[in-house]
Amino acid sequence: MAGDPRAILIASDLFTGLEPAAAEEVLAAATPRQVPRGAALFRQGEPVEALYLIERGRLKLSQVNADGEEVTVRTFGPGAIVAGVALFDRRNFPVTATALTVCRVLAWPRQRIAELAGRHPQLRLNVMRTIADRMQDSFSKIHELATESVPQRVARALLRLAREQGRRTADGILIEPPLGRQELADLAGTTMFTASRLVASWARDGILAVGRRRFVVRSLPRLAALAGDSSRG
Amino acid sequence: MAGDPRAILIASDLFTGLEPAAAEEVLAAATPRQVPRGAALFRQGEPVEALYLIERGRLKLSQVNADGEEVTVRTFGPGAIVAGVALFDRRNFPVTATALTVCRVLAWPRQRIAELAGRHPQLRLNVMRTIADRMQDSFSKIHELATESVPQRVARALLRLAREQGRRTADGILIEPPLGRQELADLAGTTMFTASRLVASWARDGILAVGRRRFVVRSLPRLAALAGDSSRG
DNA sequence: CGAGAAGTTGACACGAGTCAACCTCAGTGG
DNA sequence: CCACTGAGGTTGACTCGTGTCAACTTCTCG
Repeated sequence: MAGDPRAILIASDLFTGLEPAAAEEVLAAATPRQVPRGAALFRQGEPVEALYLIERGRLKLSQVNADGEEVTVRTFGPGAIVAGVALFDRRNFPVTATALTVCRVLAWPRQRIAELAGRHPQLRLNVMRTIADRMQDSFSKIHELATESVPQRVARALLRLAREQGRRTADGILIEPPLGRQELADLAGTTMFTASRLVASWARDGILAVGRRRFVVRSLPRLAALAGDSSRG
Repeated sequence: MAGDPRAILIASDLFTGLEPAAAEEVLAAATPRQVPRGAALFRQGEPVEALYLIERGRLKLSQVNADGEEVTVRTFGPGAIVAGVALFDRRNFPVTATALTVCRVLAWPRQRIAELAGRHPQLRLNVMRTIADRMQDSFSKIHELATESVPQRVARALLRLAREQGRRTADGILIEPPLGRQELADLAGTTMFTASRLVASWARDGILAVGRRRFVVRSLPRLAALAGDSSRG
């Protein structure tokens, strides 16, 4: 009866262009799964077993190397498709997916989604499109890391968070799932200390209001300027 | 009659698992194209028109931002599939492909390759697999940029070049297409000056022999050590 | 042989990481 | 209601890696 959550799902990229009946069929084939905060949906190196669609909550994809250094590749919110590779190749995850908040995801086993994709070309196309998007994201990230300064990257991370999951309040845009300095630092590829200094200085300038695991963007344009075309500082 | 070049092509990732007849059919559908050194096969922002397979020579994929800063994402040699996205979506290139040496590539127009992929599922699978590989490469690159020092990255770039396109000589492994300091720097995401200093010092240590647009790796293990687990320097 | 591309080297500045000491809240249990 | 505790955050001092710029050398090609 509660058609709402279902409607939200059907609006996801996974179902664009799919006929309602087909969308229903695909949706029916999924099994829901709950991921507690801090738990992993899957881990780097594990074989890809399923395709996931985020229903609620937020996930981060990160890579760790032998030394244990972690880099957050990016985060995803509701509607995002994760592990698109499931569709077309038996291989291992190159990244780990950790829940930043409690998450509810839909899962389609590899076989099942492959079979569905065979019958609904549009479904395959949709998954491929998201993979192409991820590819482009990766390139942007590479470019950012290689050419931008730490302040730019931190500003950009905040900007993205504000846009993707900000909630308008009287004060400005509140970044919704509480985010610590360390998490922000991971997103931007820097240290907690540097991130802390930066947000403190931006708070002094009135661009942000900050608190414990809390960020409110008071001036999106000024933050964007910091992320974008500033000539070094 | 000259079955040789064709055999090399058929050994490419694009044709693995494909029946000989199908491979021949696909191959026959391609139109060859010559790219002079320094010319672009395609440019960032242009719509994807075709799928390419490198027959001879070497290409680099790079991204430039509004400020004109260029970052080399990676390079590709013979047998590599480029623009795999062509198969499944009408979109624009996120990168520019420039010929590092004179290149000969095979091109399949978007429509044509899509139609072939429809009839030969294995072909589609092969393309998807290379895309997944690229994805993984991108993640590695992100990780490298975020966590490794410049010397590590330069060493790693040389290592990869030596492995992928080195020629054994009496002196050691010669990196084949002549490579300038600037090009090496672009690959590693640093400046020509720093790259120059690094290779000079490694030449002093006997790890490399260097010249103008010329690198010979004299000790692969020592170079690997520099790229890998050195504890800072 | 001239000119320009490619590469070298030194001096310098500065961004950003590291470490240590410290502060300050949000819970918790008495 | 208060004290305790620990996670989360701040700030200063210091160091070092790397980018920047300038001046110079050396090779290559026409």
